[in-house]
Amino acid sequence: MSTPNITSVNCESCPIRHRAVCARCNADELVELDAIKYYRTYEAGQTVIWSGDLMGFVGSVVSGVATLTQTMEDGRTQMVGLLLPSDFVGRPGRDGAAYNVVATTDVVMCCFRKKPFEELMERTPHVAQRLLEMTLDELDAAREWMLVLGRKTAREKIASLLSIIVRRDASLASNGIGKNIVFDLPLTREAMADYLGLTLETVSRQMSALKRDDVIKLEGKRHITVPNMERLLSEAGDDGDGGFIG
Amino acid sequence: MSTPNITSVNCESCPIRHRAVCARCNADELVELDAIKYYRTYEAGQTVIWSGDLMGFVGSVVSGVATLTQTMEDGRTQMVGLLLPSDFVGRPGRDGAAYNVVATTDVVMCCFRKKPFEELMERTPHVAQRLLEMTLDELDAAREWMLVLGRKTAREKIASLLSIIVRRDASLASNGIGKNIVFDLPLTREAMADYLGLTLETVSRQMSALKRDDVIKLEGKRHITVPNMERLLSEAGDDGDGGFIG
DNA sequence: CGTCCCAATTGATCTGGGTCAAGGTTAGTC
DNA sequence: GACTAACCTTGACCCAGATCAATTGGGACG
Repeated sequence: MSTPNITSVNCESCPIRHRAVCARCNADELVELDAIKYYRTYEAGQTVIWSGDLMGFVGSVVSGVATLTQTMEDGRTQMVGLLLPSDFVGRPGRDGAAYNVVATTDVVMCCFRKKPFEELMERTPHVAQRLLEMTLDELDAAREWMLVLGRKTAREKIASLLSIIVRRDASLASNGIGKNIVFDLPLTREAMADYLGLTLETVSRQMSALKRDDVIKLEGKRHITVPNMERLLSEAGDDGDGGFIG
Repeated sequence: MSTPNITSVNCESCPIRHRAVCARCNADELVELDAIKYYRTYEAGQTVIWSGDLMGFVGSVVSGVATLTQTMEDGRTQMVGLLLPSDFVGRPGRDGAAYNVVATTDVVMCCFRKKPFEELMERTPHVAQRLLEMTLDELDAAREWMLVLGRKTAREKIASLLSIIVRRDASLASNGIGKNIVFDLPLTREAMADYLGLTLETVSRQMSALKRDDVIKLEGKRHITVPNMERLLSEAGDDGDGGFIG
């Protein structure tokens, strides 16, 4: 499909503009979408939106990694979503943000102003359908994650998280079976702990244990090699079908 | 709004037929929906659908309680959804069931054959929009539950579950602040444990502790009185805004 | 080339909830 | 009205992971 009016090559990974729309849109709809589209960048550590704040846009991650977190009054925090490129943020039909959204690396977002986006959605059924598909995928991912949080051991949790990151990292998709998989963790130990319902000390210990047992290789703190993906998956406790996306 | 063609008074709580459709449907659409609608009943304990099986329908719970569960090879199980009346089951656009669906009480479901339902959805945008809204609500609930699973103590988990059941039970909606809230638990201790990522012994101990501390009254094993809802909510760790629906 | 800072590691100890085991309750059923 | 089978409660003990406390490593910057 052709992609007219693209202002950034990175926008290839924007699901609304390209996965949802281009495949089924007519030219008028594309022009209309481009009219309400804009890009924003956030630095690593910057909060994109605070829980409860008014959220005037919806959009998707073009590059970088962001997280959705919930916090209790006493400071306990749980990550409830991991936003990788192509993931959608925001909630058509509701104004307040339900979670904190934080950039954990530098992030580029492709945003649509909410009001006109909602109006477009009313008129173009395939956009609502595409959003429904994406939301159902997210729901599956959240439910998969409930199993991880509720029933897995610390070691299994870490292995699950690493599997998920490998699975989602587009640059790793080309890796054949049996080949080394190499990637950089986009999360600190503390963020990993918040995702998994652990403490950062336990994350660190289990990372060391997986390294000691040759399930992974660690260079520096973030650079990881997985010599045997099957091994990692079996450490995660899900044999075969693997974990979903956060 | 008027409700023509209703074949059962229970179907009042069916969200597709009534919440999604009636409010915005024209007469033709209603007739078409009724043409592909049918009712099924399941006994307590019966499995509605096994994970991985072909699922030829979508639908919603009219009465009773069902659960969505995931199981690991070694038998560890995690409940990932609690289906109360009006909740939707099934996944338009995907054929395999992703979870086990089990009736925990006698259940009446209002079902739509999947293929014609999907075709209807293509033609009538407001049905897809309504499904999107419901799915986003479920996603919020799942994420709320991730906080419970990942960061709350056993006592807080139990209090959270009780809060959610109170919140969802339509018959309790009329209870004013300060009044006793009385209800029957629709779940066994084991099902509660599977929802909360605990063992049934821990559930039992914490129920006893909440009873001892006068947060709840227990008659028999299932009949519960909450003398002070604020107290229960604060035991759940969510002050004010409370938990969502599973 | 030091030194400052923050992320990560590692160790020692503690504890909430798991595990294993022994009753107790209640609702059917004959 | 005793028998059975679920379901639930309670107790004793144990261990995975939390907590508290140093220490290490590595990149940025003067």
